[in-house]
Amino acid sequence: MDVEKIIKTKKEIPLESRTIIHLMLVNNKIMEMVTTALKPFGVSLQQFNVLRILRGQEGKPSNLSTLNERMVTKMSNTTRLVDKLLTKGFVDRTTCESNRRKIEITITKKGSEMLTQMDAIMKKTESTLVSQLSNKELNELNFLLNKF
Amino acid sequence: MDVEKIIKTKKEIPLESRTIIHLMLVNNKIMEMVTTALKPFGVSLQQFNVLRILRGQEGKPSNLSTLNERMVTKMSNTTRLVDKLLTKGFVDRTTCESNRRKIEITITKKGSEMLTQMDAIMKKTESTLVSQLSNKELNELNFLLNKF
DNA sequence: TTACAACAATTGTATATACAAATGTACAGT
DNA sequence: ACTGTACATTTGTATATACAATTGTTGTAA
Repeated sequence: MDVEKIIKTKKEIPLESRTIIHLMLVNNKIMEMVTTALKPFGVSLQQFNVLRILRGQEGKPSNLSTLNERMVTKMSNTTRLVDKLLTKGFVDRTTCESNRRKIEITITKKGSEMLTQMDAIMKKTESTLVSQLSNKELNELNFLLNKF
Repeated sequence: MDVEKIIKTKKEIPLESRTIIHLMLVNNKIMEMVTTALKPFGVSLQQFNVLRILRGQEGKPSNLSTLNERMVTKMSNTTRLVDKLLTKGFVDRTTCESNRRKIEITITKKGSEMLTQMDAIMKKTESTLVSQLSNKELNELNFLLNKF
């Protein structure tokens, strides 16, 4: 990924700017590949993330606020995101008995099964994306990203 | 930026997945800061990018396809993106004389002036984002990002 | 008990983006 | 001139996201 070539400039870009642009370009590539990988399942990356969080709960239901905390999205989107998963039959939604303000979300059997399939493809996609980097380099990269 | 803490998992995440997630989180942070920085000007990051490309042309007009090549966006969005800049008075749009299929876009004086102000703020934002990294580390990071 | 603040989720609205289809223009071959 | 094809941009539509305002629920202090 040659930044200067991609954005087609002859000018030398300052190192700091170059780094930010570079990160955005890499992220674009990631998004593109991940989105493509998930397309056959009809779920977005965010929806996929919700399903993974729910699975991590091991049966214990999550309310929307909890889901939201672990996601990038804004609260209002989380509601609609869960709507989508609901119509697909991947999650259940019930109001909490002890606190009727809360909504409890759980992953369904169908959701889990689909998630297993998605996992395999996502794993493959991730591997493809980082295939040019050694383990040592991946660790270095994570080390550097920690500084953000 | 501690990935495990942010996504609140105790489980060890495989290195490859962790790297992808890490990159997405860093990108989120970048987006958030950049969006905030541009908000006072009423332009989106994409609109800002278009303005920068146009300035790079030094008076020579760009058509939509050219703009599009240098951007991440899809063609259909580029049209609407330029619409927005047009209503703000930051760009001019005329049909090309020699090839009436083409649309020529140029940055206006007002657009240039605003862009100068945006540049300063963006520069500051970028510096803040990478403030924890030395020049050597920035170079290392760019080197690793090249492998995507 | 009433009033009020805090909480949890939802809805409305504007904007952004992806993808496909449609419009208008140029040009090459017949 | 006529036809078809490629080109350049635009429009339609569905979905995604941000932000603000709203609804409904709970706990608490007067």
